[in-house]
Amino acid sequence: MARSASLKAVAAEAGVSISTVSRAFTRPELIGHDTREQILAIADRLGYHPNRTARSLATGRTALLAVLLPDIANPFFPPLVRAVEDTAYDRGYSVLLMDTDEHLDREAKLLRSLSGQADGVIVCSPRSRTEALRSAAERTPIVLVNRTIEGIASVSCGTRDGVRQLVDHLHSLGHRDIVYLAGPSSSWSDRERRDSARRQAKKLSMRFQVLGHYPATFEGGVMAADAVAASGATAAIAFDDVMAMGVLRRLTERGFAVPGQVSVSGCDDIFFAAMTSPPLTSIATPIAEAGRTAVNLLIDELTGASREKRQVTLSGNLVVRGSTGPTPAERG
Amino acid sequence: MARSASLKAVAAEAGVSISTVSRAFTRPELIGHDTREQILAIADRLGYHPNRTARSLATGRTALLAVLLPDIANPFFPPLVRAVEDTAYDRGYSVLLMDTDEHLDREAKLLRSLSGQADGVIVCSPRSRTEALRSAAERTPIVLVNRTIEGIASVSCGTRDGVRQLVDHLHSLGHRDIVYLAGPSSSWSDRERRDSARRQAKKLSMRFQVLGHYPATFEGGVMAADAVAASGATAAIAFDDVMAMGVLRRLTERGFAVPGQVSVSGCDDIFFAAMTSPPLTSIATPIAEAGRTAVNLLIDELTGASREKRQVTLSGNLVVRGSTGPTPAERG
DNA sequence: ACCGCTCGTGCGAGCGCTTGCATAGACTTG
DNA sequence: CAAGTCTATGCAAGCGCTCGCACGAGCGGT
Repeated sequence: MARSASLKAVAAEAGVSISTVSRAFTRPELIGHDTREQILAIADRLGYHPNRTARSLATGRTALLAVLLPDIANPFFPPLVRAVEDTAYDRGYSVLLMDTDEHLDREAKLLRSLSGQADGVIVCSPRSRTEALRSAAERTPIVLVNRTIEGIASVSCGTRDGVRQLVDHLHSLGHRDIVYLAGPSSSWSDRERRDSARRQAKKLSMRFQVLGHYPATFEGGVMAADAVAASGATAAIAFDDVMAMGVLRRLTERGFAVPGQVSVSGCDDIFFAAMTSPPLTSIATPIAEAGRTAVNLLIDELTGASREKRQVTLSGNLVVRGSTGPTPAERG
Repeated sequence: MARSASLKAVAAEAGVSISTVSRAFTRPELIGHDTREQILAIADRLGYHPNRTARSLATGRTALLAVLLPDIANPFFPPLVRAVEDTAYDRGYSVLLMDTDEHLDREAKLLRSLSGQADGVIVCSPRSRTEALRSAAERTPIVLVNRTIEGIASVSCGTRDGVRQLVDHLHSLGHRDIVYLAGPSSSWSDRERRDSARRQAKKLSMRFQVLGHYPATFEGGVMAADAVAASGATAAIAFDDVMAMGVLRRLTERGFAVPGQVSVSGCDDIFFAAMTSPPLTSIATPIAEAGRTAVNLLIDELTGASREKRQVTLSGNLVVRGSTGPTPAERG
């Protein structure tokens, strides 16, 4: 592959110095109008594109943002990445994707070696050690997603409100005995959801149990379903949608009517939540907005537009679909 | 953010020239054993990490692979990207994600500006113009996924075999009247699936109709479902799983038993296919393997390990689940 | 003792771009 | 009209690294 035209080539062709050509692109206001026009025309004719690498070396900025996440195949992430990519593109950055494959050591390594590679990092890592993140943050600007650490910028999708709405919703349907199906024990989100559900249930004098922890997978949900059936509760709140889908499946399989006998709900409102049968009641996490916010926070910090380490919390809302309904008693 | 230690710093500390330090990392065999040990120790102590940008500028290679795709949020892509990322990582490359947002112009622009930015590109772009790709391929090594163009390397997930298996499967269940629900008219995969289904149906003397085109979305499937119901066929093959899920939903909603009255099947075997009710019979596209292969093809070309432009076709297999079953007559 | 080797190391010229500083001309201004 | 302002351009020093080449030391063979 032949290297493409360089500044030098364009300069030679235009009969000006390379600085002038360089400025024609990066500081147009410093250049005479005619000169600029001519240079642009020639550059275009020669198919010139600035060499990003060289520019990076000279400026010390790569125009790259890294996104660090455990597994892009987890359905929660693609919408996030999508929003990040879009926003980054609009602001002149490209996105470096780093899948840690759930390996903490690989993550730590990436985080360390990343210093020169990207201007900043968006870290979605529910698991990794606080200390590792803190020390990485000293070398590279970081924005955390769905996790907060003192002194590091972050944007989180709070589900406190959404869960409260959900419990209210169940209560209004006549439910008085509900269970929460806990996800991974190390997850911050899980704790938040559990606590919020418990609090609201207590406030409404509902019977409330926690089952689990279960893995946040379809199989985890399948396992949890049996416990739900045994619990006698009339409604189950699963840690997330994928788990809820497992619950749905297993309950249906065992002959339980959903929502006729048991109401089921999830959290995150992933793409497929609307596609289950019955469609899943869930809590819509504003994940795309989180992505956008994360990028903006990061770039603002990078460009010095804002020095403060902001911690943003977005909140999700209940999305009622067919998997929650009146209790058997209520529909009597 | 302070710049991290440079070669120069390490060299000074070790009392050797920077070339020696450089070689200690990149050409260890050229360096005296003791010198090297000492250098590595010092580098480690100083927290030295080679500056990728500078290295790129000097070598002309970025160690970056770009992945160009229409929309990462499309559930077909994440497993692909995952595999690409993994394989690339193992071979020392990072992945640049470029979401074209289905905009052809943006895609063309990215493709053009990408020359210096990445060493090679993996293009998943069912839509973009052949000419645009061909001309991009002249400047940057490219591997196409699920698309073939003469003279450009590619890896495709053929569904010909899988579709044939599917039709056989339906035939063996007693179906004699089936429909194919066509996806986007410009899609190469659609044509392949349609043709393969038609051919095999004809061979088995089944009645065969094509309905559509429909958008390859859940809503598209919902629309298609009504046509399926009206068609009188006993089995429907949807262009892809997402569409099949729409069909499933709408049929169930209208009181059709699946697979009791109508069998439904999809294609791609996305993550969620196993989670519908009934779980969806589908054709497993070896998408992860495609990702791996694409990366290997690309890197081999980059490193000169292989000069030829290979066109690999992988083939998918039928995955039978609950959404297909005997015809009413058969089970009668 | 000399030659020619190999081996480990240093030198220095880039890679393509940005940017602070210098400069030349054109244009004010008292 | 000399002195002072601008404005548009050029010069050249990097940015941190790689790599071809040169070099000196140590070695065995003659």
